[in-house]
Amino acid sequence: MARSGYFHGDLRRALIDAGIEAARAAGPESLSLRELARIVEVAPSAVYRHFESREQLVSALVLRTLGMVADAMEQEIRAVLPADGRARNDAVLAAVGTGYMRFAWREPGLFQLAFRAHRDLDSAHDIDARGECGRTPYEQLERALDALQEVGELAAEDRPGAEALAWSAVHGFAMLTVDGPLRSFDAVSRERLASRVVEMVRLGISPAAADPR
Amino acid sequence: MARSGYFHGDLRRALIDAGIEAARAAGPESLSLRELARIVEVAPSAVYRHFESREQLVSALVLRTLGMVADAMEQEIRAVLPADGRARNDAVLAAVGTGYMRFAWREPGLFQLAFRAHRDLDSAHDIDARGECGRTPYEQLERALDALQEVGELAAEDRPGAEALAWSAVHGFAMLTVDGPLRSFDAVSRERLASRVVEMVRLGISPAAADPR
DNA sequence: TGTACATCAGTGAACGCGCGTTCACTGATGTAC
DNA sequence: TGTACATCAGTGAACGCGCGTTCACTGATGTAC
Repeated sequence: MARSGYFHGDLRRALIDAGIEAARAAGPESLSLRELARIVEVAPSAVYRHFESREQLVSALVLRTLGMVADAMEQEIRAVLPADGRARNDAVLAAVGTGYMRFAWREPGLFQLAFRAHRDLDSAHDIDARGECGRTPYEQLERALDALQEVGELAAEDRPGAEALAWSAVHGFAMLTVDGPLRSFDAVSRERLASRVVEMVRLGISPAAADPR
Repeated sequence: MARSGYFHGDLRRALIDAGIEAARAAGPESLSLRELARIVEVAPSAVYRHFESREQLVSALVLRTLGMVADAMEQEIRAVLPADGRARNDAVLAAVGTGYMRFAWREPGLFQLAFRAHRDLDSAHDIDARGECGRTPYEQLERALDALQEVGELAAEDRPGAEALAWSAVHGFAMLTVDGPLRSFDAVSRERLASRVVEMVRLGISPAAADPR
């Protein structure tokens, strides 16, 4: 932000900061190259010194946002008390899901930026989609399931697909409550249902263990 | 489509048909009032004889699409063999979810039209969002859960929230696989995982029954 | 220590585009007499 | 059966808008000598 007259200093970073702020306030639809240039008080054409196109700018924003999601999960995991082995692994998996959903509620605009219209971007496993914790959201989920498996709470045969099941339930509830048809839920019932969602995931990923008929 | 020179005949219906076709081909982002007018070969201003604004046109399209989703579910339910009581109720619930997901894969553009950006429209329970079967997608889900409850397979205390749980899992998997980060799944693994999703729902809506620890 | 120069981040004007919406109009239709 | 007239679905030109992108430019910076 320390602009010395003609030169900006760190325009790339400033544009990304402005983009995050804009998406936070009004969602990803509102992201226009010209508006961000206006916010940063720079000519629209200056943007092209740092990004090839509008699309590249948005990609950078998506990556940054995914990192923020990973960090939110990390923080939720840290809040899990270091209890004894088995219960702890369940709690960590729950924290991963809860962190995801709470991020969606706290930052609806950014959540939509991160996960809506991935069409252009193949970023789910992209190297730069990491937060300060050094991981992507998907890796957080993988690690939680790894831990469950190592302790023998998740059978090896149930592991393939477990990521997709867990992600689906949590993502669906987040989407429906953030700006979908279930958005009228208040915070309390949202939290209550969210814990049933993670419970459902826990049961669903190892069906044989839970339901031996 | 039977245009008699100056007058169109049924412009309102023609615009909706064109809108469905356009959303089917290119998703809801591509829906512009001018483009639909172009397709129907009518001046843009003529649209205002039938819709107050672009937004109203889109709302009409969303309602029609929700009806199509309900019909797709209905068809899936009809395909369930009339087996004996208990198993049948499970199969109907599964059919509701499967119908939803298969619609998403068959008509990705329409699926997104139906469920993305509900911000403006409060249509989840809207009276016109019914298909030829006379029901909304949400009502289909409610009926399946009603049936389960009547037979005693779903405890009354577990019922509140069951809709949200089921919808979340199925909606999340649909979203992630249609145009989200899991869109690279092929049709076979998609189907296989979809059946694990409905299984997860079945376990998740009555956790006490499934997991008596 | 001072000067010439290459570098390159930022400027500003212009491009063409498609959009939603408005308004005074036109011309088929069907009804009243 | 024919004519006058109200109705109202469609026209076409125009509005202002904001967008992404281009291009020749300008002017600070830092390095080489």
